[in-house]
Amino acid sequence: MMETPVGATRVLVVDDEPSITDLVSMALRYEQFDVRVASNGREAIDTVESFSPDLAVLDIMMPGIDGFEVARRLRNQGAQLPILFLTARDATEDKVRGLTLGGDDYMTKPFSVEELVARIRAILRRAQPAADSQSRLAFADLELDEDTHEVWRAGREIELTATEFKLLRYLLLNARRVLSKDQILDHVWNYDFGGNANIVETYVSYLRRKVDAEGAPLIHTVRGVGYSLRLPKD
Amino acid sequence: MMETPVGATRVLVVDDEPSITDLVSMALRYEQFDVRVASNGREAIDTVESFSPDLAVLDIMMPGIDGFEVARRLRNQGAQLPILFLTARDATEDKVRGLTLGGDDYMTKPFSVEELVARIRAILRRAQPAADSQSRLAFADLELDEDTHEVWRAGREIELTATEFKLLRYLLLNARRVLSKDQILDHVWNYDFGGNANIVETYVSYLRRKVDAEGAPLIHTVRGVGYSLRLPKD
DNA sequence: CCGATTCCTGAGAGCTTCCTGAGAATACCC
DNA sequence: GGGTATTCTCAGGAAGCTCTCAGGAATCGG
Repeated sequence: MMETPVGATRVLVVDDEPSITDLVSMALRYEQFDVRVASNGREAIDTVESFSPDLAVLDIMMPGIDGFEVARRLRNQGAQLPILFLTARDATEDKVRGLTLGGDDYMTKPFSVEELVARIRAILRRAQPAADSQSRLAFADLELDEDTHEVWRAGREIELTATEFKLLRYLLLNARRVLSKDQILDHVWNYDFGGNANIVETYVSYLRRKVDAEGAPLIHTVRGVGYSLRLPKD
Repeated sequence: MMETPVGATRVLVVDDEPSITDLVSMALRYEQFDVRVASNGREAIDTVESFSPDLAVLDIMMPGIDGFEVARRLRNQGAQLPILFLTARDATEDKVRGLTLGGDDYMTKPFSVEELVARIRAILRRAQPAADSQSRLAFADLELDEDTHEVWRAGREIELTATEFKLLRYLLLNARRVLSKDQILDHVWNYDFGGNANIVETYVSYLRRKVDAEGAPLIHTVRGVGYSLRLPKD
């Protein structure tokens, strides 16, 4: 049975679709967060009192009290709670922009779970700047800044697209480990991506062109298994 | 009769095909797991309550309540249960991807039993991230890292293909034990492999060329019985 | 010592996996 | 709204790997 570490960061996840709360809570528990779930606004407000989370993931479109209203009431109660809003890609997206104050953020569905976790960590980093301002990932002479989205190889900056960045980030988080194409697909692409795994090959190809253009190749194919970020054997 | 050790890890195996549950439960019992079998969703949900497994192996395509639904209901009961989904290589494979985040994983049929066990252990390792290098297998001066897929003999790295790696892994897991060609075939190759057992000889030959190229031979033939990984007699 | 059995290994066919260019579809930005 | 950047699909080709086959070597029993 998975134990939640004492003193872990508490996150409240609120959505009326069980598939979303399942997905998100699973991912966050795996990342060592202490997670509580609510399926509507009323429940959410109650849970905040008893659970006093450090952050809330809040769906906007819910029957009854919607996400905006939940946020407002929490703020009125004096809760200084950063919120990550979830929204469908529609008109309300504009509204969210205006409402994401201070440490807040929002994501449109469908999202990749990897990115969700990344944003949550970014918000928490901002909220507690002193603690671990480790927004830098590095391997060999490759560096990546999660906050500024900058990437360097041997001190020279590299321009990456959003997907390339997410892929490289995932490789860096699992440096030396061999990752299967399915694993990569699961973590880097949105949860509803139905296409085939060839897209991973395509993006690895793009990344190599930029990252391994000069210097020893770091992105390696492990035939029949997957890909791995590591130093060349030679 | 094999005794299940007290305090062994409990695994629930759910599939409507007896051939699959037989295969999987046998393999897992042999690996010292405490196994319980269910042949449909309803049974699975009941068994979780009474048996409280540490992990579930769950077929997706089942009459009645399917695997997805079983997973959701289990989660709703608060069970923080990692799940390994089994699925045919078809359209539903895409769906699984979205759902297998966090600690979960999935495999497509047909699989090799060895890989199934490997994945189960990987999931359990993640759930309890105790020691760091639990992913290392070793015997004599031979070492194998399951995460990075690296293999060393006397500190010198050896390049193996995917099948060679799986074979060596199986030998290492059963070091000193004599394994028959049929056993090896059953564990390393997919369970529906129809070819002849000579392929084991072929791959043992490949392995020897790489692993026993220098240093005392570790891979031994036990004529009429099988193969064994052990130190030379003299 | 001879035949039978088992095992080893080289060679190669064919299959799978991977890479990448080209282009269609889509999102984004001014 | 038009142009640009990005994402994703598709397909051809190359490379690597898997598996089969067959001849020869090693081992065993008598």
